[in-house]
Amino acid sequence: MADDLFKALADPTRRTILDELAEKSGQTLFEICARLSMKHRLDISRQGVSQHLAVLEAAGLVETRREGRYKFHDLNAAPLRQITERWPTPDTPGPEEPTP
Amino acid sequence: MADDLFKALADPTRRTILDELAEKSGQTLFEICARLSMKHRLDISRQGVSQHLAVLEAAGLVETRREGRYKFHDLNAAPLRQITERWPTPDTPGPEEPTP
DNA sequence: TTGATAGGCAAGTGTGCACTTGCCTATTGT
DNA sequence: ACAATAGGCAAGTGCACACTTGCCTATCAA
Repeated sequence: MADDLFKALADPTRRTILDELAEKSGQTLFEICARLSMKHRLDISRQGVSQHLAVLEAAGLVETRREGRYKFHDLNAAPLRQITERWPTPDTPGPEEPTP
Repeated sequence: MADDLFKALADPTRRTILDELAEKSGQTLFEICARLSMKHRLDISRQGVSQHLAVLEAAGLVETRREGRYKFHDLNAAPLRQITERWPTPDTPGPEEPTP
């Protein structure tokens, strides 16, 4: 469960994908491929990116919706909260209520 | 840099070590070994644990202090904040001031 | 229908890394 | 001094995983 989350975050390419989805929501696979190649000089095959997206989706960090032949990808950063909840710091609130 | 952080979190045994240090601060290598074995049924060699601690220390998640022949390990969860700062959610504050 | 676009499935390869084993150094107690 | 304890270094092994290649399906435009 949390296993998938940390595994997904372990790869630098996947983290870059999260960055891209944070910047522009609802991108397709090809769009992500293009941006990785252009902006980040990452020459990775389309299938490589597809597999990364599958891992991110398994972790709950990416959600997808199909429309016709397009598949749009959206970032969901919510699962990340369980990290700071598991190991709280003096300043980070542990479980519940960030701003009452 | 952030690379080390995510790599450190990627391993389940390392996350368990963080849990243990969160529960009891200032443990020695042998103490951690014992607790992993007893509480978590993890039979891992002492050297294995030592290598894990090195990775955690490289990530800034564990800080150490030497006293005589003992080396005490302390958890430092602060680096984890850069995760939720990098991909903020509606409820998690992004950069700066958690509770002024 | 044909061709182009968007995506998926499956098998193969190479490398990073978790883990072990064996030996070595340093501090403490008797 | 010696033995016991706490830890470190270095080389070897095996497996998980990132990435590619090749082929297949589905939707859209001409």
